[in-house]
Amino acid sequence: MNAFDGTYRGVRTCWAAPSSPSPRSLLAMLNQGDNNDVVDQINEIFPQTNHQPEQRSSLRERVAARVEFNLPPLETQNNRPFAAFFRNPSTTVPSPLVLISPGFSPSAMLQFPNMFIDPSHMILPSPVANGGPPEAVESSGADHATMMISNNDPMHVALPPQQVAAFGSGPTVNETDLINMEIDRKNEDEEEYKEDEDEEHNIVDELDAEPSSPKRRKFGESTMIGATRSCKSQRVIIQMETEENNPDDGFRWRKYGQKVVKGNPNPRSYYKCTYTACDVKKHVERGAEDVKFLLVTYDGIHEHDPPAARGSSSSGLKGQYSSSVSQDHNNHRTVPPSSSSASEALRLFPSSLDPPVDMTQFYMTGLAKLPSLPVNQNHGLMNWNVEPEIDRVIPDGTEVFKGIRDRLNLNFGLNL
DNA sequence: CGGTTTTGACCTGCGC
DNA sequence: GCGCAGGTCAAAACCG
Repeated sequence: MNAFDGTYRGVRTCWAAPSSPSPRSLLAMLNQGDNNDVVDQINEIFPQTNHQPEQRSSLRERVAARVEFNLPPLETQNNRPFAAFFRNPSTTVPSPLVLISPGFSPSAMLQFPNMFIDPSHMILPSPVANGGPPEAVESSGADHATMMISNNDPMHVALPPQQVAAFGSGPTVNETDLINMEIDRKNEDEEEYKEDEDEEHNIVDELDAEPSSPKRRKFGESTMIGATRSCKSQRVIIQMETEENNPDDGFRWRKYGQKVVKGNPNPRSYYKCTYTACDVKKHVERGAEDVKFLLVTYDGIHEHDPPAARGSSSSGLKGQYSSSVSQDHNNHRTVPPSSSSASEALRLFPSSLDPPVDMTQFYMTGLAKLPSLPVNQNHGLMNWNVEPEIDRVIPDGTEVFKGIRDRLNLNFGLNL
């Protein structure tokens, strides 16, 4: 089982909806500002299976409104084991956590995590009426990767025991509730969070604080050499339920260390990307209490395409990667690397426009998954052997996602 | 044989 | 300054 590819599978399957309006027509509506119609259409294509009780507008809903995509409802049961990762009071998460809807492609976001990490483009930090901590969008589904993105910004976020309880072992959080996280705001007691844009601006402002600020010094300035601590400028944390110890994410990794860390009897494994000159690292550990859950933390951004499928003779990447694929000797891969998001994107959009540049440079690998946002049926196992013929499903995806990209740029300032 | 994994040692940052 | 903890190195073992 591969959580990443399972999500991706769902995307493709849903775009194959037989009676769906064409992506082009949806894009046309977007361009005409016919957002409600688009949302209606999308809701029609991707009916929500989990009826949600009405409650105050959540961040998910607000984001959905902005993107004009109906984000899938969020389930939280599977977040419970997350407490195992944080139950140690000394364990801190160095920035606001963002749990991304399963419709987003983890592999794509790992390749371009700055889509959501760049503080100036931060989608998520959003206010709580009582001036509490920012929101986090929580998301998970059975056999899904749940994703947190951290930019190691200076707002040091810790999960104190009571918050851990709320986060993990307490009553199931309502899907549209917030996961409260305590921000270390020692020196900013009087700061009030405003709603929506104001709030986002505040956060950006904080991030622009002078580098000497203690908040900023906390992370990212370490420059260890030798046994160095990596520059944690871009960090993506993914929780997934999987039996694999090193699930395929489209990239190739070499294990270079293993360590038992405090608070978790399960060892943490350290991996480096095997791509030449790529300095992206990740470490993987299982939950302290529930070993079913795997916590994968990525440091850095892949500034290259994922490797081509093994045995592929058309890859321009040949020679860039070492010849073998990182593999777990105890947990064999179940999904071929052809699931890599970039290669998939290139396959997905054989547009007649013939983009003159590698579409991955347009972050298409990430946006390629955006249409899956409304999807809530991509839970569980997806069978690689029932892959739909995507080339016929999305005849003109390039324009669609260009439109989406423009929309994201317009609404969020995402410069993709 | 080449690449990966294993594993103990080492290095550095941080808290006390 | 010391000890702890996290992260990395590097040689040996392992694997296909």
